[in-house]
Amino acid sequence: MPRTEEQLNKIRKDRKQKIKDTALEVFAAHGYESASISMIAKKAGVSKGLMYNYFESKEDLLGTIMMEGIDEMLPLIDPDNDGVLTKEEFVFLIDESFRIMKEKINYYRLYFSLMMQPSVMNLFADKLNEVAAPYIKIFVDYFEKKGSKKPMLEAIMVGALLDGIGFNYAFNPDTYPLDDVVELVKEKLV
Amino acid sequence: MPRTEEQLNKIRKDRKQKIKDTALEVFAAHGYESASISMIAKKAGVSKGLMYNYFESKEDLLGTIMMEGIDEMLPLIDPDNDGVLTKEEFVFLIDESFRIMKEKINYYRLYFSLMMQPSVMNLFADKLNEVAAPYIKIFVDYFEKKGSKKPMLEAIMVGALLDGIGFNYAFNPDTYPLDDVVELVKEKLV
Amino acid sequence: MPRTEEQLNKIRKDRKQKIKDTALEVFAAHGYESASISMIAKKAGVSKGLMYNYFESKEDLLGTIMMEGIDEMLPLIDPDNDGVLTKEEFVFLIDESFRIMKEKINYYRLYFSLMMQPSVMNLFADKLNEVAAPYIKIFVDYFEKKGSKKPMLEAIMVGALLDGIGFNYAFNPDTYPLDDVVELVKEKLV
Amino acid sequence: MPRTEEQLNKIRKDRKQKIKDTALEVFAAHGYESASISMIAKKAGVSKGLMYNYFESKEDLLGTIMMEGIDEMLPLIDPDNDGVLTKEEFVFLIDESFRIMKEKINYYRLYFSLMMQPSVMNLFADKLNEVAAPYIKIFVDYFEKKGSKKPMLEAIMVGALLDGIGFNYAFNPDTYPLDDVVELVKEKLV
DNA sequence: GATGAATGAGAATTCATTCAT
DNA sequence: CATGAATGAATTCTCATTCAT
Repeated sequence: MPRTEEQLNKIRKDRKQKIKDTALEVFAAHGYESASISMIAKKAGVSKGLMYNYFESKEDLLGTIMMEGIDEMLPLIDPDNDGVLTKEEFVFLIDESFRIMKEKINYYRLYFSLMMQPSVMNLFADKLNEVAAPYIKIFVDYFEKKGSKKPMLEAIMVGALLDGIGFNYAFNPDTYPLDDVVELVKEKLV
Repeated sequence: MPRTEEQLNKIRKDRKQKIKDTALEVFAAHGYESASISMIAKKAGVSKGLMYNYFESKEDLLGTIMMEGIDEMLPLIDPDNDGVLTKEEFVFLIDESFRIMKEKINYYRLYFSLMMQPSVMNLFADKLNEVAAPYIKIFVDYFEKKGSKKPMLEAIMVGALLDGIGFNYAFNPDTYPLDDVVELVKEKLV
Repeated sequence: MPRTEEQLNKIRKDRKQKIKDTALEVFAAHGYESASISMIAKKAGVSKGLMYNYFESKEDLLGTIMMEGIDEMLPLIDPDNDGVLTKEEFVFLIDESFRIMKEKINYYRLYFSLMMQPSVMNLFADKLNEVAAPYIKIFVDYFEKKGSKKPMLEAIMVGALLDGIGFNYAFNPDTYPLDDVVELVKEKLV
Repeated sequence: MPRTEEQLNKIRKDRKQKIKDTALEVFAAHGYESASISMIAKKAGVSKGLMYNYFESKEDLLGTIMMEGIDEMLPLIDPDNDGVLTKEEFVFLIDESFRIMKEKINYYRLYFSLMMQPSVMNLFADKLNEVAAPYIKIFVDYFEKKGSKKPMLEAIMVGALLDGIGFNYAFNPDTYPLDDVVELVKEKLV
């Protein structure tokens, strides 16, 4: 009995996901350039040729992974946020951010490893801004409410702090005292 | 008549420097893997072959650049530091760090772009630690003196903050308000 | 529809054999160092890249060819030999040796051309010894039985004689009177 | 005081000899293709450029070495030989041949390593024949005198034997029992 | 759809040779 | 004459991508 259309779709979907997951792993571990399609195909248990059935090119594979990674981070920002963040919400936002980071450490490694290459990052600039902008806005609002004189600058600084912690953690996830640092950050900021 | 030893030394020194400068630029702009020896040679105005007269391999070229970059950063740390940092010294250290960063922005781009690749970074881990360790020590001392309960954690957090600012600045040197952020950091920390 | 495992095996086997055959020819004609992968690929009618689908490196290609060549020579030695060689067996051994040499002239050319390079030959020393040792043993036994005072030395001398004939024949296969010389050798030795 | 013409000539001659000696050593040890001009220049203590002052090309250097090597072997053959070789003269010829071989082992290694490459050997074919021909003639004469039915074939066989001994010795000069083998050869032949 | 053999452009590297000094 | 910096063609090898089956 031939497979139904539905079954085929599920197979396709699962396999595509498997390829993306594997590619992310390999990209994160070796860097985008050093990772080869062969390596990914073998690790994902599919043929090289099949990769091109699902993705137009290595660059497309990278693009899809990065775009989806960004998309997954978007809902993190409170959609009901009315611009007036309470302390509790602020703390929650930070906690969530680092929870996601731990969970999606490979995404972060990939982003960090590519951010210095304008030729690559330009492709994702707009999308990344979609994630960063609301963050900045929330931080600005928060510091404004707290009566800060330079809320934008404070927001930028906090952004840098969170990036820095993420970078250090991504560089050395095994020994970095992420949770303790995050606690300290919250203490300082609220 | 052959050139004098002195002439040769000058030629060699100049050429080698020219190659290193160009390579750093290209590495920083495209990433180590994506940058090709051809690209660097062309930009430096020398033949591909000559590159190998001065450096054993692409990896050796990278290594030399990174090592020298680190060496240039070492003297930044006050060698007479007795472990008791005054506010003024602390501020000076931060100022110096960012002054160097602006001046050596390409080094930072290169470091940041390579840090997620363990296979590369392990080669420089020891040397990098030579730079980072005194920083951490100074920060710890400083926060201890200030009566902090968790001086180590605070030092780690400040390290992350500085890294984050550097990363953001390196990502977008043209529009990042580095000076203002640094001012704010100093305000907050002292 | 993908090819069956069987089809693939046949393709791989055939192609690999074609490459080995061509490479042996080219190595034997130009010498290992002077023969280029391009040259072999073109002559074999495949792309350069494909060479590396079948052999890890030029050295691996050489190694495979030499090892297989040696393996083909091993069965030549009478496996039932009980150490007591009759005249007839001795003559047969010599005949066989030169029959193989004529058939596998390119192998011999390759071996002779590489034997003066210790860096290469060391890789095959053990394997070559597997071929040479039984020969020597048989010769020693034979001369012992004949009542020779210095059977080992006679064996070494005969070995040199056979090598020399092979070398001269390989050097000039078109005009060397191999068969006549072999006849004379047999006459002298038995 | 400037050097006299004569002194200059001597310097030139000595240096040229030094280069040839070194090149022979390096060629014999690594093989012609694998030996580089740089390697030879450094080992000879001269600059790369100077090499081309004395030899037109790497091939010319090889050619000169091989030609001179052959020339040195020519006088070995008894110039007064009237075609009637006594046993004593025959034995002396063989002794001399192997004495030269021991002394000039590097020449032999070089010849043996190149003989399978027609593109190289054709350049020296005529010259080599000048050496080989009188040998063959002498051997033929000798065996004729001894009443052999096939003196030419015997001469060819003896030639092969001597070549084979040389080849084996050159392959492994440290452990090959050259002297004993030579003694045995003389015993058998006279 | 699925496979992996096959391609070819391009990368790093080597080295004989040239030439300004 | 002498030097070694400089060149460029050739070499080995890699890998994203294509395509016959």
